[in-house]
Amino acid sequence: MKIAAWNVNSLKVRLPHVLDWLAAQQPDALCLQETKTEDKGFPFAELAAAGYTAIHNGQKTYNGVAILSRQGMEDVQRDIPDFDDPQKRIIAATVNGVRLVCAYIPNGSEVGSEKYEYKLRWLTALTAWLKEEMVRYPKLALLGDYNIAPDDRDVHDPVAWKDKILCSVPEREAFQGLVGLGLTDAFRLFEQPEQSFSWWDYRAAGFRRNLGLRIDHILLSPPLAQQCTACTVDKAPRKLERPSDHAPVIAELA
DNA sequence: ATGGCTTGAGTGTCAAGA
Repeated sequence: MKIAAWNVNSLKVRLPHVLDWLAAQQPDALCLQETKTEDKGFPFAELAAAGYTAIHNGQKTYNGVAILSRQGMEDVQRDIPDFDDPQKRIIAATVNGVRLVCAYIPNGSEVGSEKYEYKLRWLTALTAWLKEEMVRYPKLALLGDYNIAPDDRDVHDPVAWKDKILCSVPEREAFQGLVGLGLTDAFRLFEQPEQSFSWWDYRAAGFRRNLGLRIDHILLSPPLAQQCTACTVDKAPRKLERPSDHAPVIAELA
């Protein structure tokens, strides 16, 4: 089973890239973040024509998450239960016995800001919820844009980014809180090239100079980590005209 | 240099991203 996560930064703009990528990679499931649309603007028909059913938790302008799957999806859940949040950042479903949790974790804007406090609160709620979900669904994958670079290896310039947003100690501790549930960063199960990233700033030729961060992740529960045979970042779509600033992350499960 | 691009909103120019 091949699963993937991609922050597309507007599905309306990126639909051609997504359709091309689905045809090229043939994932069983793809988790999208930042669809930036309501259901009425979501391309259900185009995706169905490509062989994918879709579920969506969207809103106007910001956020929005979706799961695309070749197989049927069961027990669809939107949002973190009992966490009051108007922002559409979570959708989950079971595919082929695997619980897929698609997450767009808040950016946080700036350390110490109101949005940063929201990010940390949101991560606390996510972690508490997933602790229960892992009991109900032993085969669980948390895929998406975490907006956290877990380690200095995941940062092109760790000195410049030290204690900055996406790299601060409380954010990294929250990431380790997810690891503490028994989840494993699939990417680090394997040898990887130095300076592997999943996001590059549009500005200042960030991609060409590989000034990036690894902030998009696939975390796997123990049975899935056992089954994982590969995890990669596919930089190809980032090289296209009018790309998303994020590249897809892919995990293969035996 | 708190810049640089890109998107959505909406028709001015700003919020938000990371």
